[in-house]
Amino acid sequence: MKTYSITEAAEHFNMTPHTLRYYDKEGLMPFIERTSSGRRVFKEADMEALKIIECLKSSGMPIKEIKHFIEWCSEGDSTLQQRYDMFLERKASVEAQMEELKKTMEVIEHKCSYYKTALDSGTEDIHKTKKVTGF
Amino acid sequence: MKTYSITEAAEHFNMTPHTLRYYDKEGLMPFIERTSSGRRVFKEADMEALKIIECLKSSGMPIKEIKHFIEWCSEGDSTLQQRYDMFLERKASVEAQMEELKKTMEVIEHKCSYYKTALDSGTEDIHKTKKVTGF
DNA sequence: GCTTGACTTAGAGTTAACTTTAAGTAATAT
DNA sequence: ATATTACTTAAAGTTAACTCTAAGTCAAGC
Repeated sequence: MKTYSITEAAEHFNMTPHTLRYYDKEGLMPFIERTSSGRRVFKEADMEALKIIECLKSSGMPIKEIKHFIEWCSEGDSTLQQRYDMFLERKASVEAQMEELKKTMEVIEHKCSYYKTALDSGTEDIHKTKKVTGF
Repeated sequence: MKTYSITEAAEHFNMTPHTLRYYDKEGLMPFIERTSSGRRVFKEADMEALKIIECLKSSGMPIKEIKHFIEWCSEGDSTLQQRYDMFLERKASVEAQMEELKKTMEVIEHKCSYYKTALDSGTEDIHKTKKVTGF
């Protein structure tokens, strides 16, 4: 079975070995095994767990809460409901973020055309004078 | 013309007066006028500027860069191109964030159905045994 | 006239998520 | 055998964006 060193794992997720050690220290990776000399060995299952950690992180979840999820995972079936609820919450949160970004995008696009018009006429004053063509 | 106290302005944007003073201190609001006793007076134009500041902030722009934009605004037409370019950049950044969120959403939705299935069968093992019905 | 509450300032403190440092061990390359 | 590189730990430092504290001013209500 393929395994990864900390550097390989870090490269795979576009982060530094430092960050992976930090995650481990914060309790996000209690499952990682070590070689006899103490080095971390990342297995496929660990890479899969890292993928979920990354996903939760990009959904805006703080590391301390991700840690709770990891703990639930090692507690087995008794925490299935919590874990399901957590992902439903994440889903709602990401949906809200998407909505927020849409609103932000509307304002930005408005400003893009505002500055396009200003640039074409050479001055921002075009938006104050509201020139009417044809007179 | 309607004006707002710092508390009214803060409420309007769902932040605290502290935060508005912090923005002012960081150079985001060089346009704010004061009463004879030194209190900030927020005019309609200031509220409009705050709306843009909020928009840039939700697009992920750090306060120091927003400050540059504010400086460009007071430099007049000579900075129109920079400001236009900046909003184009913001647009690209928000589009990228939306893409990222979409990918995150896919993983989350997958996990939602994973845990739904597990809950229905009472155990997470259902995903390991890959039970085939009909045999 | 005095209290209350909103405002002012400068500056210190907080929090999250790294990021760096220092000091050391282990495995690999020449 | 030695130099380089990858790894280990504990702990301090960094950064952004607030957030709070202390000490004080000012205007309105009773």
